[in-house]
Amino acid sequence: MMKAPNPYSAKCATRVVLDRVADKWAVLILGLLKDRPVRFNRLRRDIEGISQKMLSQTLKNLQRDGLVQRTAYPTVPVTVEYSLTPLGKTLTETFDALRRWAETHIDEVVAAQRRYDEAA
Amino acid sequence: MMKAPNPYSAKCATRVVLDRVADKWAVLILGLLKDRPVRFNRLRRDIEGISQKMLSQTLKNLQRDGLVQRTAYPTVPVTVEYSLTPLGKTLTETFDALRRWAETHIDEVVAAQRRYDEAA
DNA sequence: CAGTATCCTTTATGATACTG
DNA sequence: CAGTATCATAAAGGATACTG
Repeated sequence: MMKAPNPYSAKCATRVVLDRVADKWAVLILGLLKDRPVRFNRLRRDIEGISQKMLSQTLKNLQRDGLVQRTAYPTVPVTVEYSLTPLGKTLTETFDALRRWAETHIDEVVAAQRRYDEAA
Repeated sequence: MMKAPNPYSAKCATRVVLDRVADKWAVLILGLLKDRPVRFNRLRRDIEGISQKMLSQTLKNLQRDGLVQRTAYPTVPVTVEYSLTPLGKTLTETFDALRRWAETHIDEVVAAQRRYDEAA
């Protein structure tokens, strides 16, 4: 018998995943890794506003969750590439949908915010 | 000419949306509102671990973004129902996919975490 | 280049008490 | 029932300096 996981209960493992996955930096990083491996400082430059600390930390979490793979090449200085694991690739479609939603509905959201703020 | 929004730039409006949407409480709340309106304390009971403060605050943000509608009925004491707006409904499919991903891949993620932690 | 380590500030969140 | 207000604390995040 399989017990369906209930994301609304506190210690449900699904919610552990949601906690990580519902992370803006993670969404952005996985989006950049979608098509090709990317190096650390490249990610840093491409994601405006992310600090070195947050990038490093988020990458570590993504590795721990098995979504991202780190590969170091023994050049001098060292070259490090981050790429999606097969598991990570299964997420990209979902995240693309999320980014797509944001892009297509941003105007409506901003309009709603303006209405809300004016009403106050 | 339309300029495609770039979610990787800091003040891009799309990222404003992502910031809210990438919120675990919001994902859970919208999931519960998917099929029917739900009352405040019902949400509080159903989402294990959410505090009154966070529920109230997240609902307010969702209203501001135009995703959730609040309706008060003049009973004594007052009855308040939260429901999805049309805009909110357009998000449910994406969020369902997110929850579904979490449910189907939780085992792989937990296994990856265990490997990672053991290696350390 | 690809990070770590540290300090410090800001933000987020929880607990508790109170109200129409 | 459906909140708000306040206080306290924990967690997140930024800036800076340093390293293999």
